[in-house]
Amino acid sequence: MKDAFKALSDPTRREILNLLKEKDLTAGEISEHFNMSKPSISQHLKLLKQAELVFDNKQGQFVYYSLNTTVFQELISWAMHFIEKGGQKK
Amino acid sequence: MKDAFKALSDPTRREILNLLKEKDLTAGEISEHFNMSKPSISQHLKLLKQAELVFDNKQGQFVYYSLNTTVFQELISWAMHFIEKGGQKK
DNA sequence: TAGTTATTTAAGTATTTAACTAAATAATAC
DNA sequence: GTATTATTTAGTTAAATACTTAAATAACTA
Repeated sequence: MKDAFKALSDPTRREILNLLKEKDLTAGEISEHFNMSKPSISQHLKLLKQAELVFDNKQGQFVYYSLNTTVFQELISWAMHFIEKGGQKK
Repeated sequence: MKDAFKALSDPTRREILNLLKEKDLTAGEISEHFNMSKPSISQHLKLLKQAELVFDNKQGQFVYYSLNTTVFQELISWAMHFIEKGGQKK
């Protein structure tokens, strides 16, 4: 989760997640959506992978990226604790 | 939401939110939980407030901080889109 | 009034982050 | 084999971040 919060703090990485919500994409396809060099996108993808927000899957010379939803579920549980509990007010 | 993601990326700020989950606290009480100067905590509180993750409420010479749950709810909705939808796989 | 306490603001510094270009790796095609 | 394409790694730099101490602000107390 620690890495996920860091990963989610960058707007480019959040936009990559939005793209992957629609369908799986290669690193190259992802980079086409941004005015940014491929190495920069590759670095963002690396961080998203480290945070377990995406999977990567090499198919020949292409690397397909897809969403890994488990951390999103953890994030929901985490946020729920702040609204549901609402311990006794003093 | 943009500011919230940034605010949540720091472990100290997440720990502050955990403290406030239990009960409302003054800036001074919050700073006692950390090996960090009061100005540093004050700065973190400022960012949490800008991100609308906390409210502040001056009572005499003390400033009480409390959770603002609205952004947590937005965060849950945001995360839900990544798991629930799961558009058609190609 | 002056003195104390609670908190924030200002200014400076060290670390981290996000970008770039150039080079390396790996798979495909000829 | 060489050439081409897809992607990552390495090295560099500029900007953002997180901390510090010192000073400012504001409220309370004697």
